[in-house]
Amino acid sequence: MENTIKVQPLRYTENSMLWSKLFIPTLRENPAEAEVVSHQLLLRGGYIRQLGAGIYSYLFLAQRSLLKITAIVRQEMDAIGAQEMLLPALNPAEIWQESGRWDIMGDNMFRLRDRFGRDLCLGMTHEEVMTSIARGELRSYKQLPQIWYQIQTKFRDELRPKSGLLRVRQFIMKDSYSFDIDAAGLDVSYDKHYEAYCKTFDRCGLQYSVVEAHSGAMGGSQSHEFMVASDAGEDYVVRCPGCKYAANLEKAGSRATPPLAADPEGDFSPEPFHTPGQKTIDDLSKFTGLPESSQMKSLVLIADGKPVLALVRGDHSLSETKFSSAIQAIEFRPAHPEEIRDLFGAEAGSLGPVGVKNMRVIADEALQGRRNMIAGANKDDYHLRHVTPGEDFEPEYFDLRAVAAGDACLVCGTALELIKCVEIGHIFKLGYRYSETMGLRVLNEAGEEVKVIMGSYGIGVERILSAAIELYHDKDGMALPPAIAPFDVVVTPVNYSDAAQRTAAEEIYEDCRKVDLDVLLDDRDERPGVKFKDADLIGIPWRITVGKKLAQGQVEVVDRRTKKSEDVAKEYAAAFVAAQIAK
RNA sequence: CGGGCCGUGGCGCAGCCUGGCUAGCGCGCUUGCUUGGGGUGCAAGAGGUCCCGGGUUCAAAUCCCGGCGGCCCGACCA
Repeated sequence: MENTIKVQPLRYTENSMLWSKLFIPTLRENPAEAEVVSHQLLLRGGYIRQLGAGIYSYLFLAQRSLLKITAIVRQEMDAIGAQEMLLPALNPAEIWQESGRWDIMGDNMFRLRDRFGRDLCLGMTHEEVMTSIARGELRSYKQLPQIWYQIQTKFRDELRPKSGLLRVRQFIMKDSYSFDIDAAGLDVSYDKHYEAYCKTFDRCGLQYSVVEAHSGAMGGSQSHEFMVASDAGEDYVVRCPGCKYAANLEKAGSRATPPLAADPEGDFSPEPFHTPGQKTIDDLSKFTGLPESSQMKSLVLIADGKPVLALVRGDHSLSETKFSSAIQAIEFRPAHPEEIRDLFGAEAGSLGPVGVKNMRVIADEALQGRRNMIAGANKDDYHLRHVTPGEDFEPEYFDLRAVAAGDACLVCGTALELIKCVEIGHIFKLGYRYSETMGLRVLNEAGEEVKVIMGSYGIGVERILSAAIELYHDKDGMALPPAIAPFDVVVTPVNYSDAAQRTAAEEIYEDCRKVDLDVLLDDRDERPGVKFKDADLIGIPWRITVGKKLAQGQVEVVDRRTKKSEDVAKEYAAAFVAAQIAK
């Protein structure tokens, strides 16, 4: 056994990393289709090529980077006792039908049929498969807890793939699943993941924040997302500059802002008035001279096939997520204009809660205690004044309002910020949803059959790379963190036809390999400018430039991020870089 | 699904409106020389189903119809 192969090597130090022999197709110009920076640089840097909408090939550099990322992920997962598996991406319909998600996933799921006409799908996530394994094998509380994970390709037929690798139809995900005997056990598994994720993202060199996330309509109790601030992102995070509060916009709460004007006092009854052509809140506000906060916004949604009237204050917006958890809906959508006409006998611009009987009426908490407001009259071109919740109609109250920037923090009252983010990880207490629908039970200490409680946890591998580029780039290209850059260091002889420089560069290259650096030798017969530009573009953290100073036995070590250069004796260049990276 | 834009050598584009020489430019690529500290310069080359199909026409990259593909915006905001 002289060749011991480590299961998960972190460094990939191959023998002959000569630029002239490698496939690194850099581009001078930005391909027209790329709009976000990470997409542009991944294409220009020769990391990726597009095959179709939301489908990318990962070339040599991207693959190296992704291997480094997954190596870190593996180490941190292994460190919490998680066991790596690999489940099939091709799934039979049955398990998805059992959990009920065959229908719920809708058009986001890639579906196919085999030669016998059986339904199959490509896995978007693996709760079903994991649960089906667990239920076949786990029998006793003594086998718990278990944490199982995989790093695998997921398929999602996105409505609109976009932004390079940020939203795609096929991507690599680390997904793990925990199985525990009780809620306290789940807490432990959850916290382990929380820690492991922090370590993983720290090691990947990302700046990120952990935010409270929406835990779904399915009874999940807790959820956090790991977010990297970026304009290329699609999620909004609410953050308080005053305290540590941070949450996904979907979930975030804030103190009710006071209405912009006091409600009229008095015991009035609703009274219709003519509002020709006044359809929007803004229209009405101008028409009546009253602020938007004096109105009730009436939204009609069809939830699990039934209409629901949701009311928020005129200047507030409905949070879809809060709505769906409030009414425990599996699926919902805004009502079509014809449905609104059928239900209310009026157009969307003139709807209100008074006299509505045939559906659930829910209202945001900010309407509780208000008096004599304005609402639609359910008659085209008419509205009602003097509408008082609790008297003129009886709603169920929930927190339904989406937080807006500037709202007061629930915790400390400071004005909240809204930040655009890329989601790189998500941890989630699932509860009993899958063990219940799919029958995963074990015997407890008392010999009773109990459901297993589950958690699920995901990391978007390509998103780590994309987010890092979004975070760390300049006009010359990427400036990747060393841990995830495809190489640690590039050795660049300025003039490759100069025999002394050439020899020295080769020596330094060997030195680097000896100290276990992931090194690339730019042995191309190119002008120095070309080599510098390319090295900067593909984002290698360190460059050792072998040039004129070689006459004095010196080479330059350049930091990609700061562009600062330091003269180092030729013999110490490799050690110097290794020391910098170790820092 | 709604709206907008686009499809011409590997990449970025012009040509299309107003149909007509051999389809052009820059970059990249090949060969030779040159240069050698931030995408050197010169010269000679290679490389094209103008997305696909149909139609109009003496003639289509160009006009018309139909497809396919890609990008962006929106899809609760009443």
